Amino acid sequence: MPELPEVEGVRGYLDPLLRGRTVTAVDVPQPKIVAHPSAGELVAALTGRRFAGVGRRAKFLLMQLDNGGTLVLHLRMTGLPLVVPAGTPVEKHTHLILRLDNGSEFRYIDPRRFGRFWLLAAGEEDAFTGMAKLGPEPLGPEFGSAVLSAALAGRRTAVKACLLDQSLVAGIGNIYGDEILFAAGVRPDRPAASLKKAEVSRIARQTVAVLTAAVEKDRLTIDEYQAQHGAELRDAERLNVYGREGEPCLKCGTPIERQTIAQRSSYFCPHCQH
DNA sequence: ACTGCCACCTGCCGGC
DNA sequence: TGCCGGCAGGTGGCAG
Repeated sequence: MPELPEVEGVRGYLDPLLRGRTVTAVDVPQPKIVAHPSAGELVAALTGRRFAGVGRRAKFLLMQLDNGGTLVLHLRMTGLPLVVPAGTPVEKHTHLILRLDNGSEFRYIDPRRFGRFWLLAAGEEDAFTGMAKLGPEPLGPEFGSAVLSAALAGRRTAVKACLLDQSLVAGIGNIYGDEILFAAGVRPDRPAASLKKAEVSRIARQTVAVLTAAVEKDRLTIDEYQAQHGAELRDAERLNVYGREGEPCLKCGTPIERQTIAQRSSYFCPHCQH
């Protein structure tokens, strides 16, 4: 489900609920979701640890521990972390439970089981997870036109595919890729190397603008997150182009088209995007 | 090295 | 009502 803005929303939800809490017991009904180390080792190493806070790198959640270690979580398509009072009925597809010292429980629900946990010791941060290969944070200080231009240089692939490549820029997914290109007025199927300097510059600027606005709107209170059960983190109403095939473009009225790029659906306006 | 394609899973929706 | 194909916001691995 989530791209950078939604993961940031989850981070904001989890941080106050986990910070300072000690793990009193761990249950992993679906060991497969633990990528490293083994589920058994994770249980042993996590029990008794206290959470120092929750951070984020691209689409990875970083649950920091008091011993310098990190419980890393990637939600992939359908992962949903919740913190609920112990005794709350356990939902279908609950794959990992952390009992906490204040009587609440962290629960990880994931119907498709694509999501993964890694428990990393201090100094082990980038091993195993793939985080070492990530490009810059689009909302970080390094990102800008120059960085994007260098990332796209010499690539014949569609610019949309490049935006989805986490090693070039980290955190953009299929929906925001389309939204960014719509805002920038660039067709998703344009070969990356064919883009003019001004076009790259518009994409860089809109990457920041679109993601920043989305992060703001995805900032939910604990009650909102809990009430919606996390199910509708993103409000489809505010998407300008994604999923709107056949509907009139919000800028010019031309029907939005859909095309498959990099095995994913891409939506764009054939009139506004060049 | 790049690029394209499949696998990993379940649920949901629309068409017949 | 029920079955079936197609689709889903992500990524790792593999083959060419």
